[in-house]
Amino acid sequence: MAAGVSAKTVSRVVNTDPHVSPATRARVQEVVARLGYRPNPLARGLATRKTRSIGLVIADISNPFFPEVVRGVEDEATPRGYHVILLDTDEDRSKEVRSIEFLLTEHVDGLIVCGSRAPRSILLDVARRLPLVLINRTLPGQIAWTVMTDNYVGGRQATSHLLSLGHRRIGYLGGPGFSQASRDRLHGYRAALKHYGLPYDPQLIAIGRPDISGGGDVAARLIGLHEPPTALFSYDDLMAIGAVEEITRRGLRVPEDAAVVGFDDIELAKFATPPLTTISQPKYRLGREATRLLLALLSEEHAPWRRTLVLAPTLIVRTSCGAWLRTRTEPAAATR
Amino acid sequence: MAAGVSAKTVSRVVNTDPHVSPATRARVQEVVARLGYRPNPLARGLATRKTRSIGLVIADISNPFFPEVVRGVEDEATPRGYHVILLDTDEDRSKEVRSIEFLLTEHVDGLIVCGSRAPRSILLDVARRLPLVLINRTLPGQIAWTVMTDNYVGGRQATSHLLSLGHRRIGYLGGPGFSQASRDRLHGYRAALKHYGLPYDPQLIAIGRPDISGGGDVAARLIGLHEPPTALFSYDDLMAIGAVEEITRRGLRVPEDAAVVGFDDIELAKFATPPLTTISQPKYRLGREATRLLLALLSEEHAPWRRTLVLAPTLIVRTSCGAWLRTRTEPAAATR
DNA sequence: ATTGGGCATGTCACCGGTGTCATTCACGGG
DNA sequence: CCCGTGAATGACACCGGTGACATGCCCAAT
Repeated sequence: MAAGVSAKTVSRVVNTDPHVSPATRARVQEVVARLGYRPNPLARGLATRKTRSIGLVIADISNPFFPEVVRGVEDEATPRGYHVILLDTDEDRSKEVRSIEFLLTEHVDGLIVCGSRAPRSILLDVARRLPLVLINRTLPGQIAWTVMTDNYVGGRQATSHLLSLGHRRIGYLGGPGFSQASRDRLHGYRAALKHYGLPYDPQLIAIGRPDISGGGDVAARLIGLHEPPTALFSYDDLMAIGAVEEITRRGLRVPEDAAVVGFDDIELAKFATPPLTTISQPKYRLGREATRLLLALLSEEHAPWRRTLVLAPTLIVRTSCGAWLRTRTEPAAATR
Repeated sequence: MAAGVSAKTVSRVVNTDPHVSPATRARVQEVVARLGYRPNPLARGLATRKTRSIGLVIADISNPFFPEVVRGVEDEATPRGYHVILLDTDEDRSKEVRSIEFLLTEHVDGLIVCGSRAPRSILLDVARRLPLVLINRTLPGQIAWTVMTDNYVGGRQATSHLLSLGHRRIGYLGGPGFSQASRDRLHGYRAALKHYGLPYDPQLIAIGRPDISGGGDVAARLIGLHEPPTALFSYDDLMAIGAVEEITRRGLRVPEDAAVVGFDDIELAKFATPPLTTISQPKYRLGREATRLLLALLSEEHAPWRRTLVLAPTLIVRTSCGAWLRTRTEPAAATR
C-alpha cells in the first residue's frame, strides 16, 4: 500500500494488534492520518461477523418516557464505538416482531427491547441467537437479561398512597394487555388493596392505548360506571393526563372529585394542571444499564451472573391526589 | 445451490431482475421461502456500495420537538426498506460534526440533519459526497436540499401578536447562536418591531440552551434588566416554560405581569400552566417531507428542482399572553 | 555452527453478495 | 438446414477487510 506495507499490516495497526513493530506502526499511522483512511465497516462486518451496532426497539418515541431511555442507550453505546439502530413499534405487537426480524437480518451484535409486547416464544428464539436485554420485561429460562423498574412495587406505592388518603374505590387505567409492566403494576395494585383488606373488583380495571387519548377513553369508561371510582391509578403519565382532561371536561375537579396517580414521571407530569402525582422510573438509567449489560455480554469478558437488574421506583407527590388537602405536607402553592 | 441453480440466479430472483424464466423464479422463490433465506445486507452493501440506510442527526431527542420529526422520518423511510441511524448531538456543534463523519464512514446512502449548528463549510463538503437534506436550515449554492418551517414568518407572528396586545418592550429568548432557525426567528421579531415603528434594542436579546433550565437562565437575565421587558418571545417551548417557571418563582404572574410566547407547539405547551401561546411547527411533516425528498434523490428518478420546501407556521393562541384579557376571544376557563 | 523459538510481516482464501461478460439454447427467417 | 438473435443462466472477479497459516529473520541456547 501507500506506506509500503501490506493490507494485513494496516489492518493490524488499525486494530491495535500487539504484533507490530513500533516503527511500522508509526509509519502506518502517519499514512492513515494523512490519507484520512477509514476502514469500511461493511467489509469488516462481513469478515468478522460483527457489526458493532445494537438494535433498540421501543414502543413509541413520541411518548416522553422513551427518549430518556434512548439517550441512556446512546450515551453508553456511542462512546464505546457502537451505534444504535432505533426502531419504533408504534405499540404494535406485530410491528415489534417485524422490527426484531429486521434487526436480525441487519446483523446487529445485540438487541435491547424496551416496552416489549412480543410473544414470549419469539423473544426466546431471538435470545438464543444473540444477546438480548429487555427493559421492563422478563423472560423465563435464564436466556435473556432484564433491566427493569420494580413495577410491582411501583403499583403498590401508587395504590397505597391513594388508599392512605382515604380512597376506597380505585380504578386502574391499564396499558396494553400484552405489556408485562402493566400487569406487574396491576399486581402491585391488588397487593395494596389486599393489604388494606379491600376486595378486588375487576370492573374497576380497564385497558387502553398508553397515550393521552387512550387515557381519556379508559377514564371515560370507568367514570361512566354505575358506582364510579373516586381515584384512578394510571399505567403511565400520558394516560393519567388524558384522564385528568376527561374528568375536567365533565366539569369535575382533580383532585377534589377524583384523584389521579400516574407512572413514569415524564416532564409533562410536573407541568400539568394539576401537577401530577406519579411513580418515577429511572428512565435514563434503564437505558444506560441495559446497554452497559449488553456491551458486557458482547465483550464476553464475564457474562454477568445476575440475569435481572431491578431499579427502585419513587413516589413523587404533587397535587393530583390532593395529598395536601389532608396531610398538609405539601402546600397548595408548591407547584414544583 | 439448494434449488439447483447458481448464486447469481438467486440474486436475480431476489432483486426481481426480469431476465429469469418464470419457472426458475418460482422454484427459487419456493426454496428461499422454505429456507428462510435473507440476503446479507453487509455483503450486498459491500458489492453495490449502497446500504439502504439513511443517517438522521438531531440536536436533542429529549426535546419533544425532535421525536415528532423522527417519527416522520421513520414512517417514510421504513416502509420503503430504508433504515434510519439516529444520532443525537446534544446541541453540541463538534458532536454534530463527529456524528456526520461517523455516518459517512458508515456509508449511509443519504443524510438528514435537523437543527444543525455545524459550520457551513463542513455541510457543503458533505453535500458534495452524498444527498443531504437539512431541516430548518439552508445552505447556499444549490447543493443541499432544505425542508423548513418559515421561521421568519413565525418570529413575526409571535412578535406581532405581542405587539397587538399592547406590549412595547419585548424580549427575545434566543436559542444557540449557531442555529439558523433562531436567527431567522430573530429576523422576524425585528421585522415586526419595525412594522410597528419600534426601535430594536439588543439589550432585549439573550441566548441560551434551548431547554427548560436554559430558558430560566435567559429569562432571569432579561428580567434583571434595569427596565425589564413586559413580554418574552422564546426560541422554543422548552425555554418558554423555563421562563414561565422563573417568572413565577419571582412572585410574578404570567400573563398579567409578563406575557410569554413559545415556538414549536410541543404537547407540554398545551398542558403547561398557563397553557402556552406558541407558534406551531408541522414537526411530523418536516421529518416526513425531508425523507420523501431524500429518497427521491436516492432513487435518482428525478431530482426535485425546488431546493427548498417551506412549510407554514401557525400561531396558537392560548393563555400565556393574556390575549383573552383584552380581546375576550378566549375565555379564561378554556384550558384546552 | 546449528537449531529452535518468538516476533514481525506477508500470502491467500473467504465473508456473501453483485457487475460484467461469456455461454448455452431455442427459435424464426433466409 | 444453417445461422443470427435474444433470452436464460453461469463463471469469475471483485467489493474491502480479516482469519489462519506460512515465511523470514534475529537471537539465544546448545
